Amino acid sequence: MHNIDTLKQILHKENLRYTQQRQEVWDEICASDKHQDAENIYNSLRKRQINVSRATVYRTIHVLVKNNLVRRLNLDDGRSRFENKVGIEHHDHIVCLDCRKIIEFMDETIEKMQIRIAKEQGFEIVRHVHQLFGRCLDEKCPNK
Amino acid sequence: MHNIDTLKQILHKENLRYTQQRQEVWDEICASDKHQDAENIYNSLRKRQINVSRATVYRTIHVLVKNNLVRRLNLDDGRSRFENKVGIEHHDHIVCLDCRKIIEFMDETIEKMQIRIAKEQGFEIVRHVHQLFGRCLDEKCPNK
DNA sequence: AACTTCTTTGAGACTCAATCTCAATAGGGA
DNA sequence: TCCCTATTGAGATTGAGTCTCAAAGAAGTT
Repeated sequence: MHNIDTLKQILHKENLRYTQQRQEVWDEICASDKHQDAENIYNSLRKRQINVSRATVYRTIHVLVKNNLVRRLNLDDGRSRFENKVGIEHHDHIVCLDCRKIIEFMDETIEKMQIRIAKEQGFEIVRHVHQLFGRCLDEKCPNK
Repeated sequence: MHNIDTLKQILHKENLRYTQQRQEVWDEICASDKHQDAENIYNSLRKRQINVSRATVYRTIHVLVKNNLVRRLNLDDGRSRFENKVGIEHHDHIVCLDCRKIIEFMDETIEKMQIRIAKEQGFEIVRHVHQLFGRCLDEKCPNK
C-alpha cells in the first residue's frame, strides 16, 4: 500500500524505526478529512482497540509534520489540528464561527501576490497562514 | 487624554467600572508597538511599580479585545500577542522565522478578493488571519 | 532462532499559558 | 459617608503538549 511505503521512506531517511504505532497514527490522519486534533486521533485509535499512548501520537505527528506528510493547522481554538498533505493540493481555510465547518480554498493570484509583497519587504516566504473566519449560510448552522 | 475617554466609554457600555488597573493595562498596550504578550505587559507594569495581577491583565485584555480596542495575534508560538487597534489602519503580518521581526502589510486587492472568495462559498467574513512566515535579509538576523 | 544493541513505547509526572476561586478591597450611586 | 456590588490578587486549577525512564520491541548479526 502506498501509505506504508511513504511512511517507511521518511522514517528511514530520519533514521527512525518503522513501528505499528507510527503507521496507525499516519493511517488515522489519512483516513479522515475532518482536520482532527491530537486527542481525536488518540481516541479514534483507542476506540478501534489500537494501543497507542498520547505521547506516541504527539511524537509521531512531529515527525510527520517535519517531513511534510502532514500539515498543522492552528484555528485559534487552543489546539492544533492536522491534515494529510500527501497528494493534496495546497489550500487555505474558511471557518464558520458558529458551526466550525471548514471549507478549503485556493487562489493562485493571492498566492503570487503574497510572495511578491514579502519580497518587497525583504522576506523569502517559507509558509503562510491565510484563514477566513465568518458565518456560513448553511441551514443546519446553529445561528439560523 | 483621549485614551482615558476611549476606555471609560467602553467600560460604561459594558457596565464595568473604570479602575486604575484597567487603565494601566490599556496604556501599556498603547505605549508599545512591539506586539507584547500578556506576560510582557504584566512585567512592564510591575517594573514601573504598578500593582496589578496576571489575572487582571488577562481579564482586562479580554474586555479590550471584545470591544475592538486591541487585536489578539496568534503567531504560532504558543502565546497570544496584543496590539492597539484604535486609530490604526488594518494590516496583516510578515514574521521572520529566525529573528521574529514583525513587519506589517496591507493589500487592498487581497482584502477584497478574500471577501469575494468567502461570499462565493456562502460565508460572510467576520475576521481573517493572513500571516507570511519566512526569512528576512536583515544583516542583524541570526541566520546570516 | 537466539543474541545484541539501540530505539521506541507507555504511564504518568511535568510545563506553561491561560482561567478560575474566593476572601479582601474599592468604585460609585444614593 | 454608607452601602451594594464589581473588581482585584494570590494561588489553585485546567488543558494541550512535552518529558522521563523502565520495559518492550525493531532489526542487524551470528
